[in-house]
Parts: sequence; structure tokens; C-alpha cells
Amino acid sequence: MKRKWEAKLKQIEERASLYERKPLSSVYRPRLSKPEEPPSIWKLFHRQSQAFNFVKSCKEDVHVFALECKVGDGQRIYLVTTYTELWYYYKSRRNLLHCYEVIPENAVCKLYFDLEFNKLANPEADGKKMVALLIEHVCKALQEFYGVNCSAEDVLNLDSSTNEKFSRHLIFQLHDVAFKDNVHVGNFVKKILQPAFHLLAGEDDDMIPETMDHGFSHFPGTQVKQGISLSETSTDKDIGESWSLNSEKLERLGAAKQSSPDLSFLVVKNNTGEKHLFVDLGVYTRNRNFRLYKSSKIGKYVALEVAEDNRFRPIQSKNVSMENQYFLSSLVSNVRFSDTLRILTCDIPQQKRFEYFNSTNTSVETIEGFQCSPYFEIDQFVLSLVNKNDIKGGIRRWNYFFPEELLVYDICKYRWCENIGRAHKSNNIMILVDLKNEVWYQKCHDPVCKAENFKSNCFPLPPEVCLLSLLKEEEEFTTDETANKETRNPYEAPSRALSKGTFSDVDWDNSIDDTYFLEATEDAELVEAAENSLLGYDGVDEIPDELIIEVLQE
DNA sequence: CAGCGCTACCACACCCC
DNA sequence: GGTGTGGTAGCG
Repeated sequence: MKRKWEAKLKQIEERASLYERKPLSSVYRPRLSKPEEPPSIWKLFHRQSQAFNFVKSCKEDVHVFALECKVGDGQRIYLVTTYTELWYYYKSRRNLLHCYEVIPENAVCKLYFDLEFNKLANPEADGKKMVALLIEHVCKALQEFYGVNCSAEDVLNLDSSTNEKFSRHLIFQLHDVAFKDNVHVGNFVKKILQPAFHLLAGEDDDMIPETMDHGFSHFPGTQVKQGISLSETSTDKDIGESWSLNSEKLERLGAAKQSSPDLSFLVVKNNTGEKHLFVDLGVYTRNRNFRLYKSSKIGKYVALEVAEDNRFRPIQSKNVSMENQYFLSSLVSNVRFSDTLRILTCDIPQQKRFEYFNSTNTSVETIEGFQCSPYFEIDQFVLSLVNKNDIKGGIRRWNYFFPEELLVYDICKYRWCENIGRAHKSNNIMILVDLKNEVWYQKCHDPVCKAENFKSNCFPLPPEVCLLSLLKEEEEFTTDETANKETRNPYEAPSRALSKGTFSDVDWDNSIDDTYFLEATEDAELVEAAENSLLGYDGVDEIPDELIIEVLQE
């Protein structure tokens, strides 16, 4: 009995000693001037989407963080709290050791970089020098592209290197300037590092990553303007000054980029000896997790700390500690509000979209896409045709035949066929819109209907859709040869519609930057290629139905 | 019970020479 | 052999 008691006592003493050595941290009690304290917000979720839903429902300025779980397989849970409360529990570094900021998609954010190379595979590489050269290059680019002034003193430089690996995070602290979101940051980074991609593949251009190849022109003068624009769009916050790119600046951009800078310092080898970039381009994806200042990866013990060669110093403050200042500065999506905040954008057209303008495309006479064609009004009209009697039909895909000015819509979920007077059971129908004759008719994929080459009666297009004919008339005022060619130029239909504001940019396969689009039509090489391939065109009045079916079935 | 968002890579089908 | 596609392992 006594022995049992002694054992218990010893156990309690041990527990007491443990608590003395590692006391429980006190509960967060926010102290603001207001007498009613704001409630503590500290919520954990298994799913990122749930965390973001909670953020939406929350009126406080809360953010999502990812915490790596004990299991070393990269599993994460999501924490929603304020920067202040997180720092309160985080600063002791006794817990929350492996935390990541979730950079929300579509959220305004800072310019940031993840830099790394294997030291063993690159014994000659001078990391600090490479960082300095990179910062210099980026600052020049910010000045040239956006007129933004900055220097190494505006770059928080965090180090997470080991004996094997050189590893840094750079977070730019620009004054009253931020990017629209981290995808735009990525586009900007890829754009300004473009000269380095050629170095990766040696003399051979074939090795350039495909997404790059379409985004960057080989002609510096045109390429710089392309896709980079200074947005006048405001964020949710009220932003005073708008920002526009003037022609003088454009001139300067063209001139400045005539000679590519030497970016050979960015090329490093990985452990298998392949050439890579010092800059990790994989960190600009939606909802990217970016390791927090003073956090380490799970299973590792190296945390991000202010680098020896960091030159950014936060503003001294009585109420906020230096560490807290560094922490707040390191947060990529912690953009300080200001009524003169400028939001920078950088668009790169997606490859799918660019295919239509690719000079290697053999089929310049057609363009195609899914769900929304470049003609918003016609899409709406077609949708109205296939939304009847509680059946919600949709546009599965579309094809546009330039010579015939024919839009062919593949319809889904709505199968009413005029030929059989009822809906087909397993075959889809098509709606064909003839812009030349301003009529529409129906055909279908049913083998029986196809066999008899069924085509419904023609019906006139409603007047609002015929608005497009006004554009056509306008084009016809210029009646020389080139104008005739232009109406058949594949670039014409969408860009003309755009300049008239008759389709919203989201309908042209998500979104596309106006600047880019106009640039594309000016790209002499592409236009020339398109025109050349149109020279053999002999103006067929009606496209054979078989051809339409063949294209649709591909 | 429970991560997320990609990209590189592979297998496979299809086409053309 | 070239090209497109669809699925997925694995990276960040």
C-alpha cells in the first residue's frame, strides 16, 4: 500500500517538474483599446476548402495556415486565425513548428521567390552573389515593366540552407505596390527569367518548356509589352490611384530589352547533373503553401531565419517586436493597405488559346473551343434554343469555319431532333449558326439522320444576334483586297469582337488579357503565316456536311 | 476517415509515311 | 516514328 503511494507521489512529482520546465502557455487575451475584447479565433479544419469557407463567414481579418501533421507523409491540417493570435502562440517556437502560409488564389500578394540549389552538385556556385544578382535583375525589371523603384533593402531575405542545400526565400516589400495574385507573380517571374530558359537547353531551343515557348516571343521588343499590363482594377479595398502604361514607357521597354541580360548565373545542376534554374518556378500555383518564417519542414530541423546578407530592416516600433515585424513582413499575402496601392498584373495566354494563333497550326480556317465561343450573344441565343421544357441543354463545344462564317455548336443534354420529331435517345444534336445568311438550323449525330444528310429548316437569327452583322458591314467599307483577306483572317473574329466589347473576356476560354490579344494581332510573323496559308483559299459557298461531322467527331 | 495543385511521365491509340 | 490523350506517381 505504502509502496503504491510512493510510486504515485513520484509520478506526480515528475509531472510537476515537467510542467515547471515546460509551462503551459497562457491563453491569448487580445488587448485593444476597446473594452469589449474581440473573441479569440482559432479553428482547425481537415480540409482547406472548409477553412476558406470559415474565413468567408468571419468578419475579422483571419487567414488560413497549413500545419504539417506528425505523420511524416506531408499530411496537413488547416488553421484559421489572425496574424496577431498566431504570432502569440507561434513566437515561443515550442509548438507549431511546421507551419505554412496558404497564399490564397485570387488574393493580392507580394512578389516572392523560392531559391535553391544542391551545394555538392554546384561546388563553384556562390549563393549570396547569385541572390544579389537576382535581386538586381528583378529590381531592374520592376522598374522597366511597371516603373516601380526598389532595391535590395526592400527584399526580406530568409535563409533555410543546410550543408547539402542552399535555400532561400525572398519576399519583396514594395511600397504601395502588390501583384493581383500569385499566378500573376509567377507569370512575371517566368517572363523576366525568359532569357535564362535558352541556357538550360544549351544551343537547342527545343528543350524550352512548352508553356514558356508560347508565352514568350523570341522578339524582345514585342515580347516585353505582351501580356504585361498595369491594372486599373481595384481590389475589394478602396484604391485611389489607377495606373496606366503610356506609349513613352512602351518605347522605353522595347529599347531596354533589345539586348538580353546575362542570366547565366541562374543555371545550376541538380544531383543528376541536369541543368536547372536557381529559381523554383513551382511555387506560383493556386493556394500554394509557403513555409513561415522560423518554421522547418517536418522531419527536418532547419527553419527559415533572416539571412546574413539580408538588407531589409523593418520599421522600429514600440508596440511590435522586431521578430514580429520580420514575421509580418515575411507573409506573402500580408499586403499593407494603402489608398495609393497599385496592383500589378502579368498575363500569359494559356496554351490552349494560343494554339489557334500558332503559325504551325495547319488548320487556320477553323477555330474551336468549349462551352463559350467568342460570340457571347450567339452563345446565349443557342442556349435559349436548347433550354426548353425543363431540359437544361448546354454547349459541349464549338467550331468556327472562317470561310463560311459558320458556327457549329455541339449540344449536350438537349437532344430534340426536328427530323424525328422527338429527342434522340443516345445521340447528340448540333446547332449551326450561319452568320453570312443570318440563319440557324439543326443537324445531329444520329447515324440514321446523318445517312439521309438531314438538315432542318433555316430560321432567322434574332436581331440582337445580327448586331454582329454591323461589324461585318463596317469591315466591308474598306473594299480593297487586304480587307477581303482580313475578314477571313482567323485572328479577326475574336479580336474585332473584343474591340467592340461584344464578348466578355471570360467567355474566350476563361480570360485573356486585352493587351495580349491586341498584341497577337500585331505579331507580324503570325499574321504573315496566316495570310500565306489563306492564299490557296478559293471561296467555297457551302462547306460539305461530311466535313463538319468529321471535324466534330475528332 | 480526412491535404492540395500541379507537372512530368508513361502507356496507349491513332495516323501517316 | 510522330502526335495526341488520359491516367497517375510524385514533387513542391
